[in-house]
Amino acid sequence: MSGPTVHDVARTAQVSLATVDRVLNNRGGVSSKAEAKVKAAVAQTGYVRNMAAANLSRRRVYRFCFVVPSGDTGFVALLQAALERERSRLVEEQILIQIIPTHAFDVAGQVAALRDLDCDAVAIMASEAPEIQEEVSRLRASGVRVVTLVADLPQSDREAYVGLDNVAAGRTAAEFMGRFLGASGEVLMIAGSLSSRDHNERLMGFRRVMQERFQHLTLLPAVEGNDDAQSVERLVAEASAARPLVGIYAIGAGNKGLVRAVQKADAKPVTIVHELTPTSRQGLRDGTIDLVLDQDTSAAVVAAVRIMRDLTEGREVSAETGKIRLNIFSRENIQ
Amino acid sequence: MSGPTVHDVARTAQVSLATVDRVLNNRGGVSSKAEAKVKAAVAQTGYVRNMAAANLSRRRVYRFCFVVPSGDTGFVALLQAALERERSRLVEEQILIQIIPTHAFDVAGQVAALRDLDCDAVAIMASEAPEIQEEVSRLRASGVRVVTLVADLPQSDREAYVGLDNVAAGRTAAEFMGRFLGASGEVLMIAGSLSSRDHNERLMGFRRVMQERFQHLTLLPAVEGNDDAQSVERLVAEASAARPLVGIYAIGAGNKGLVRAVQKADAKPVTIVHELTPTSRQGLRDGTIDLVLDQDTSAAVVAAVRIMRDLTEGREVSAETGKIRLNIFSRENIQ
DNA sequence: TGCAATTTGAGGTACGTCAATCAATTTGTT
DNA sequence: AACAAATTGATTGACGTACCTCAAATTGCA
Repeated sequence: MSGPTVHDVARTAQVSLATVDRVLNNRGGVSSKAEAKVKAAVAQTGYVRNMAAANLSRRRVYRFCFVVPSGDTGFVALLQAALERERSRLVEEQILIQIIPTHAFDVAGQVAALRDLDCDAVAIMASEAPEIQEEVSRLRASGVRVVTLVADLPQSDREAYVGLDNVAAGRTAAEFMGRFLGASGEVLMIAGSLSSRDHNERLMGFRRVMQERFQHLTLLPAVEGNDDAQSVERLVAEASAARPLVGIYAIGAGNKGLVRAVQKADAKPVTIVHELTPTSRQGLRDGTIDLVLDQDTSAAVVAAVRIMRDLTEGREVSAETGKIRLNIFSRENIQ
Repeated sequence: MSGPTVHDVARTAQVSLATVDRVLNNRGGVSSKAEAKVKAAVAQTGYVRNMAAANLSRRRVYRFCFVVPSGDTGFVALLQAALERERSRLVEEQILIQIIPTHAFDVAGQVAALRDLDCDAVAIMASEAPEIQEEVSRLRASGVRVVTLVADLPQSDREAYVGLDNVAAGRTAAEFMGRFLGASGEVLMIAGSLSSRDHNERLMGFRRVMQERFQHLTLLPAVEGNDDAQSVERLVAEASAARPLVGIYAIGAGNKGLVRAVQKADAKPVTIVHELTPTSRQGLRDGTIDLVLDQDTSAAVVAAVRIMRDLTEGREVSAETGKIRLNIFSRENIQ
């Protein structure tokens, strides 16, 4: 009922089990003739290694770390929750995941967290700072497989990125903004931080499509909300003081403030935000927010674990696996 | 390094290994006192069964079947491709998947396929016919776990559904249609089959939101395209003969015909279709199609396998797991 | 108290693979 | 031909669990 085993391979190759083992785990000391015989037998029998048995025998337990910003609201909270949800299932598959919370913009703390890591692979959501990239290199050099999560470090030695195509996200936001808005007017872009790569990429995509296709709309200079509700509220109020805004694209966190500001505004602008959190969900429901662009945290966690596992098991990883689909939520498709 | 084993449980419970085994696999013949001791020890040690070892020992191989419509184009082709892609990975985890192609509307053939199934669980994408529901009951009665895929059979004994919330998909389509269209005009809905549940649900959702929120648009009676390009092309041509259409919502397959018809039309209608296939992707790119609502086939396959595995391993399955997110594609977020 | 029924323990084999040892064989070199 | 080096085979003991047998201990009941 089960497939062919190493014994079958040994028999058809007419070599001993030891030789098959040497070839399969390339331990060396095998003549090219014998190696060819084994490989032929593998192909002929259709042998595939029983990973469960292999891991069992070598008493392998995968230890994966997630270095992610702490926080009990918004996106990071959802990410934590998704991690917790996955944990129990993964334990049964001998995969232990450890969550290492850091402070969002605390580079030193993040470096410290990365420094005393002890695991097979790590998924990192951290700032794009040279110190961190160095730490990534060090980790890789010491045999740890590194994956970036949500925020990429393309200059680093990371082996895969799990997250959105942020330029495409910005372009998409612009497209809907443009199509929802027939008349002309001013559109405000609020980033969390103007120095973070992912936010910049979203801005870039947004700007480009606005320029290419929707010239009836005027883009105000991007402002920095610092992922903080109060700042965001103030910024929106200031921007709409002179003349009402027709659209707002909010890239970072702090949507509570955004919602408050929009509710106070004279004319309701088309509002597009990122990440489906309780706040943005409520905003959709009551009409304050028109669209939420979301990267599914569960999908991100699952993809990250899958890639880390593929990497540690020596499988190839296609960039495709890490691509998280951009989910678009409106009031009609949240339940 | 690894977690506690049955030996640890036996030691802390102060019973023999045999007793632990009897409790864990409820073989009976254990006093309630001993059972309590074992359960306490499990809780105390944090023991979790090593599924890999368990399956190895009982030489378990999961055999999952996918009964899906055949076809080398469109959505079903994508589904087949996704299945093939998953296969190799799953083999290593001792999961064998068998794909059983059927003809799309051939109920008798589908029943026959279900009848001589030999597997632990099956994912079914088939018509909602009483014969099939009976067959599902029979399968369940004979111990096979049944999951519906893409097209649900809610009246049957299936244990889970993997796929879209089709009502929400229709509502979403309507929302975008309404918001893209400022001026009034006539909107055409083309279903594949008016007697298929999923298409009907989409229509229902679409109609409802149109009625609730976008009364400036007039809905023409839904027509049946039979998932066939020529029929679809003809239907669109006929509908726009009298007066140009301002919008088209195409629910089923046959988008090649839709694209041809739209390209010939005098005024370009806002066009929303389902499923991201090469045709619809091209339509987005050249502007014939405005939005594609897609259910990710890879995600569907992964979710189906996961649920089938959870079911056969006796884990609980939340309805959440089967929910496939609705992906919305526009020209700005396909690459 | 005696006897049967129930419960418990002890121990073994198997699953497929890894990892190691040691002896036996083949190969290459001079 | 002699010897070292390289290659191969045979064998063993894990890993954690399932499943089986048989004997020993405990319980219930008359």
